[in-house]
Amino acid sequence: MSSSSQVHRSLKEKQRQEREALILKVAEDVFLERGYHDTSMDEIASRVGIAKGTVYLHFPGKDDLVIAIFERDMQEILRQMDVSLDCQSSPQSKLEALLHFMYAGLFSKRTQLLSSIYHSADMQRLFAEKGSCLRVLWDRVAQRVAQLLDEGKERGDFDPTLPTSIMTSTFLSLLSPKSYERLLADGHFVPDDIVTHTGKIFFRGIQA
Amino acid sequence: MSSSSQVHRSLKEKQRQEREALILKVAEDVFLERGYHDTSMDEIASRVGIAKGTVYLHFPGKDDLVIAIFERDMQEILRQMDVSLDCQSSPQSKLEALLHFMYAGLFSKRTQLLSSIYHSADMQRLFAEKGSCLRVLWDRVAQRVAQLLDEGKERGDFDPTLPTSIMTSTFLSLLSPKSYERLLADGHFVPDDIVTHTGKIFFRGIQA
Amino acid sequence: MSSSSQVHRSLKEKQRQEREALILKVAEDVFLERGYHDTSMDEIASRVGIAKGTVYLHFPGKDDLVIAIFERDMQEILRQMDVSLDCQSSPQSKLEALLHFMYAGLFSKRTQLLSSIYHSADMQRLFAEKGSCLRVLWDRVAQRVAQLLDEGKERGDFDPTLPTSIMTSTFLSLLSPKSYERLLADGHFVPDDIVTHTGKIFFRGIQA
Amino acid sequence: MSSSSQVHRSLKEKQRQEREALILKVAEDVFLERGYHDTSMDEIASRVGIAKGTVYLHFPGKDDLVIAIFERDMQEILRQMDVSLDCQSSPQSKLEALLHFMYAGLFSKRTQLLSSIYHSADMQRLFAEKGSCLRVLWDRVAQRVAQLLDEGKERGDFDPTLPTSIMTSTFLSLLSPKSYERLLADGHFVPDDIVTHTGKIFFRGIQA
DNA sequence: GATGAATGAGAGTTCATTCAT
DNA sequence: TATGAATGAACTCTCATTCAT
Repeated sequence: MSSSSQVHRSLKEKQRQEREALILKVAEDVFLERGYHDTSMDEIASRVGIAKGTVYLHFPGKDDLVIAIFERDMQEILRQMDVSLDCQSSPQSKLEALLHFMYAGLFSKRTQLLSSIYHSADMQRLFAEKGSCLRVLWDRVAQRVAQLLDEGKERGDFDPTLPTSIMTSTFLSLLSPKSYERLLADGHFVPDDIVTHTGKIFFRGIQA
Repeated sequence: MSSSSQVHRSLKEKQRQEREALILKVAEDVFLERGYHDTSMDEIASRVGIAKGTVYLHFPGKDDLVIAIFERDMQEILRQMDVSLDCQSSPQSKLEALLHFMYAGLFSKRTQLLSSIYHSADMQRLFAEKGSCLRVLWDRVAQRVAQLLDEGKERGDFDPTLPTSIMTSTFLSLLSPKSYERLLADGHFVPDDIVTHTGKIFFRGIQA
Repeated sequence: MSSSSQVHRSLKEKQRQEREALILKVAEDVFLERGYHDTSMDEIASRVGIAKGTVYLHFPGKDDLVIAIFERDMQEILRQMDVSLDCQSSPQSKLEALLHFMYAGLFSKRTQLLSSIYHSADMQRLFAEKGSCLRVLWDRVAQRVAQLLDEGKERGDFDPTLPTSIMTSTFLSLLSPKSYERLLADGHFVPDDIVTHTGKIFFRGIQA
Repeated sequence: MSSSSQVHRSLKEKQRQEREALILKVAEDVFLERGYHDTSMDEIASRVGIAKGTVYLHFPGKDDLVIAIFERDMQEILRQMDVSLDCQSSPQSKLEALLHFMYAGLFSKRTQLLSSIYHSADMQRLFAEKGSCLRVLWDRVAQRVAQLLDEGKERGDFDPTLPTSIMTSTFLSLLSPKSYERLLADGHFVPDDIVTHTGKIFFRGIQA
């Protein structure tokens, strides 16, 4: 009986997490389509197929939804960076892999939201108040990029006269989602082409 | 009397335009501080020192304020590009001048707003509905950059194997306001340094 | 087996009533602390240590909780009046005993809730709809007080020219919980003092 | 022109104050009928004949409406006390006048609201947060009553062995609106009778 | 019987926009 | 022309109540 109840518990818990993930996914979509302010909790709930109040059982407010999305995505990026670190040998190939993951891979849609959140002025205030951990996550991402760049410098791959912080920052803003979208819309390129070319510019730009 | 009335007219008209410019300037400031949605028409009006209704005599809605700001800034950029075209000789130095104008010069604050507007999802819808002319302006900017890049290619300065559209898009997203701000906040750099280094990466990246 | 099941039944029933009493007691506390509207069913349930739904197995709604509390307290008052009737000899000493019971005794906290419920406008509607029996109980209390006053009149203790109904009503509103609390907070008096003095004013006021 | 504009101003201001008073009056009515929590801002607004938003131009929130009502009524009571002080000679007749004003006069309906507000547990918290000035006003009322009672004591009218604070508190809770209503509903008395009789009990109770 | 996740009506509040003055 | 009081749609969030497990 104890075992059965435990199974039951974990089933409930699993369903709960699945739903929570579903809410996040839907919220992400709607935020991307309509923007944060033009998205109502009603819209999110009805798209998920649940009642408005149910969303509040998972997230205490609209703010927290964005923050949760941001956090989840950052974690995913960090995870992916670990994967890249293992699969690739040189710092450059690791960074290239990251670039593809974020802009050409399955993550590209999320990158858009991340970027639009990260750039809008109103979200900044929100993060200042509630998203203390996000800063940490973001810094961790930036740090890993910086580490890779430093490694590359030491190996003599990258130009040691360029400040690492500026290289990092340039890397992280290499592709703005909008320009990217525009290029895709033109129809001359597939995602991988764009990322490859952009990466080429960057790595030639920083090479020793 | 006809002359007097005409003078009167033109005086009124001048005052009107001055006020319109003032509203735009103030709106720009507040949008940057608070973000679009967290800025109320009341706040803008009271900062300008006029009544809320008066703002509506100049701009039909809050949306149109953003669009007008965007448009004004784009015109300014286009004007500045013409200046650069005249003052500088090589395509690269022209593009460098543009980079400095937008990120290190007086225009850098506006660039921030432009960028945050351009990236946020809710503004996209707005532009789709109302800002048909903005697309044209933006395309004109992109075209001039592309022209300069093509010129550079023809002169043998830039790598002809890189697609111009990708070079253009990379150029236009070189500096995201947030990374830029972050770098400045660190205190290791002055604006000019950042832009110079970033430009260096870009131009080495695209050189023949 | 019939006997065993009966025992089982009555045990269950006893537990049920104990829990019902516990719910009432907790609800009373919370209503006093937070007020009716600022108290959620969740709070009550979690303070009792049961699930929200379980409260609804005992009381059909939040309203009914208040009514049940009111009813229970009225019954308690009626019971106490019977006790007073037996223990004391003169009508005055009986009324004095009642006064102490309600304001200085263990019942004083309940008197507060009773009073705040009785006076608030929203509870009136509730009573009008659901609490038909409460009127009866309240009237019975008032009647007994009136009886004691009439007895006193007949004995020549109380002024026969004062209408009994007005004496009754004055007696019942002698101490409002707030004034009472205020006096206690001042620190000059203990509950018994306050009640004694107030009683003195009343009984001198009505004496023949 | 200055004069005309001034007149215009004062007209506007007068209209504004009239409307504000109307809102207060209507809110008072509705709060009395439905209670604070069961009254919606919509209901108040629509009864006044204005839009919901307009109410917020006069009062920053629902809370503030109650507080404003309370404050207004307290001021009115204080004003009336001054009138009584002038018109009547003895402390007792002054207190009697006050009693009639609050329970038998035009103010009796307001006394009900005042009382129901004053006694409900949720309003207490509200006052603790926002209504700091109300405490002051209430204390001033209590003080004046206490003064009159002290005067009476000095003149040898009232019993000097009774603590003034208890006499004050008894005076202020002499008539609870509910008992009062009940007595009226019975149909045996007119308001003046009730107040007269109740006063009689009180003053005989405290006489020297 | 007991649970607590799900519901959804309804609350207070904001603010872009209008229009009588 | 300039004003700012008035509007009311739309928002986020709460919580009494229900019901499948």
